[in-house]
Amino acid sequence: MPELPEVESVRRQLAPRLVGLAIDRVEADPAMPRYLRPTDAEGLTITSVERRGKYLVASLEDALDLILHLGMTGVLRWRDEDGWEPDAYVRASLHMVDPDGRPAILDFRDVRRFGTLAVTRHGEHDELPTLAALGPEPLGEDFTLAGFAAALRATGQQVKPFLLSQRPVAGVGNIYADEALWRARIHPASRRVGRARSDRLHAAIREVLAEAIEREGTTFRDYQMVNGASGRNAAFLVAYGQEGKPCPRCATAMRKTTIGGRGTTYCPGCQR
DNA sequence: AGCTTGTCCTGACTGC
DNA sequence: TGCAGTCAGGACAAGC
Repeated sequence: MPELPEVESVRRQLAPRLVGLAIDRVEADPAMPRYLRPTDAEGLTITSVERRGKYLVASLEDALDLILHLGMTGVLRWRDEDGWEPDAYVRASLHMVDPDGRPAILDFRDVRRFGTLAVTRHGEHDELPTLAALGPEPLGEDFTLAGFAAALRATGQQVKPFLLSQRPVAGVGNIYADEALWRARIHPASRRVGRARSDRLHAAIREVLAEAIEREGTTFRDYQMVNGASGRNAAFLVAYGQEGKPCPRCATAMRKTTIGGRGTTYCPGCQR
C-alpha cells in the first residue's frame, strides 16, 4: 500500500530520467473508470515530477498535469529493464524515447485496479476530490502545530479515520497512521485530541515518514520501486501488522481491531 | 455539511 | 485436494 514514503521513493528514482522526455504515446486500458484522458499527454514533454501526498504529479508542456496514484498495488517499471517484463496486470504504458534514441517504456502494473491515471489542466484537480482538498505536506513548513491542532479540534471524527482522509495532513495511510499514533501514545479511536497530544502526533507523523523515506519505504507485499527493489522499513514497524507482539514501550500485547472500517493495530496499554 | 458506511478489485489466505 | 468464504485498503459515492 504505497503511502507518502513509498511514492516519494518512486518519485526519486523516476524524476531524473523522466524530466525532459516527451510522451509519444499512451496505452491505457479503456475499461478503467479512474483513467481520465490519459492520451491527452501524447506529444508533450515532461517538465517536472513532483509529489503531493500519495499522488505523483508530472508537469507537462501546455500547462497540463499528468497525475498518477498507485492505489493499493500500483507499481511502475521500465519495460525490459531490471528483470521486468510486462504481464497481464499492466494497465497503462507511457511510450517515450531516451536522449540516446532508445525507446523508454514506463509500465504501470496494478493488480487490484485501484490506481488513478489522469491528465488535467495544471492545478485543476476538481475531478480528484481528495487531491483537491489535500492537507499540507507533512514534511513542509505549511504543516504547523497550530494548524494541525485546530484541524483535530474542529473534526468530530475519530483521529485515525481523520488522518486517513488526507485532510489534516497529506500522505498518511494505514501503516504510518498506526505507527504515528503508537509513537504519540494516542488511541486511534480518540475523538478528542488536545494540544499536547496533537503536538506529539505532529512530531510522530514527521518522524515515521522521514525515517521510512530514508529506508525507501515499507514493502509488506506489493510495493516495489521502479528498479524492482523493496523498501527496507518493514523490519522497523512496531504497530502495523504486529498484532500479538509485545509493545516495545510497555510490553502489553499489541491488539488488532477495526476502526473506520480499517484494520488497526495499537497498544491497549499505553495508547489512550 | 460532515460523519459513516459500502463499493470497487483480485490474489492470498483460512477452514472444512 | 478443492473450493467457498474472508481479508487486505486506497479513494470516493451514497446515505444518514
